[in-house]
Amino acid sequence: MSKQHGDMKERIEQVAMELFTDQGYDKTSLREIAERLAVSKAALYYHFKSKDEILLSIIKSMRGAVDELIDWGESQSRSLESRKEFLCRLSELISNQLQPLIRFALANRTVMKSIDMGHDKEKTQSLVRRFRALVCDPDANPTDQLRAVFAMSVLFIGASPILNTMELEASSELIAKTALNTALELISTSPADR
Amino acid sequence: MSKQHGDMKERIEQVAMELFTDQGYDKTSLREIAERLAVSKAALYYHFKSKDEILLSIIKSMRGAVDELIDWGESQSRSLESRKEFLCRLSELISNQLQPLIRFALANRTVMKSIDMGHDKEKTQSLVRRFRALVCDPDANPTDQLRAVFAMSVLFIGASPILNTMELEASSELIAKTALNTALELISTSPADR
DNA sequence: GTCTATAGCTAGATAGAC
DNA sequence: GTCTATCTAGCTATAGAC
Repeated sequence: MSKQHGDMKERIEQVAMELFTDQGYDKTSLREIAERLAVSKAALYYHFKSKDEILLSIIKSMRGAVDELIDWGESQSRSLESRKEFLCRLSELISNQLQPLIRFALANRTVMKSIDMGHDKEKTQSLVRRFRALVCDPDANPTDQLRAVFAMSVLFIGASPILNTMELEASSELIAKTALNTALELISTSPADR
Repeated sequence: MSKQHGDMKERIEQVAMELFTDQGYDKTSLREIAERLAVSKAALYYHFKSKDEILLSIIKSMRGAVDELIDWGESQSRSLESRKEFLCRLSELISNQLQPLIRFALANRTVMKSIDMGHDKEKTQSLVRRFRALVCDPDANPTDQLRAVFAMSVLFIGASPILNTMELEASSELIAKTALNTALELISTSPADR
């Protein structure tokens, strides 16, 4: 009764997330989601009052994971060492949990953008600022700030489907490890050192 | 006669590219494109036989720019020096021409993917392989190959709208310069050196 | 080349029975 | 909670006049 299908609401979110990631939000119809779950379209409307709401619900849980990470980061002291540890932690979290979310976000950039521009404008902005503050000193020179952003980007790219396209002979473990090492290198050294 | 509107076909492509980049392909209707050009929807069908064809035409010109770059790269000899020069050239090309294309491609990832999986499967694959060969030795160890991919990624990220979101106090020139330096650093040094 | 009008379709969403 | 049936809106695409 509770095992074989769990909450229908969760199953909808799960299937929708898969399809949205694979085909994009716009190209995925409610008919398709319903078919996969072997229910009718109308049944979906008992659990969500619109297609948008399914999307928002998915995004909300994504936010949760990111918020937790940021909260953890902000509880730490600020130093190069702690920033490095933050990147390690981020790398781990990406491998273990965030990868599907990254793929989802990449596949639906315009959709995410329009959502952020809607209700969540300030919240997203403050999130970005907090995130940035965790990975580099806000008073650092622009070059070092950029390097820090690139460092993070490398972590995300390591978990993105772009790498799959490249047909590299590297396991996902090696990719994650190399991405992390590269990221650490980028925030540890500055061009001024040379 | 030729100045005030040029080729209608080109104007359609130009407006479509703008809207596709901004809102995504799916969310952009022919009505919207037509309105911006102050013509009727039907007029578009004189120049293109479908919405898809407008997209394909845009992508075709994107391909052109990339092909040229690859052809140039393959005409050079292969060495660390030439790879570094290739990245410089790539960085320049991104700043001068490729930036709109990068934004377009990022905004329409799923659409691009389904096109590539259609007609162009082999062509895209060989393009990826050629590109990869230009930026690192195909016989290099996986770690160094990954670093090379990350190097390129940094160049693209430097030109992506993601950076705008980060509210950095850095001009686009500084961003491009820092991205290039970072990329060069990544392909020049190897973890084995340390 | 561009127009108006409209066909043809599919999507998201709702009503009401069970 | 889930169903069938249906509504409405919007889209791509075409026909035929100008």
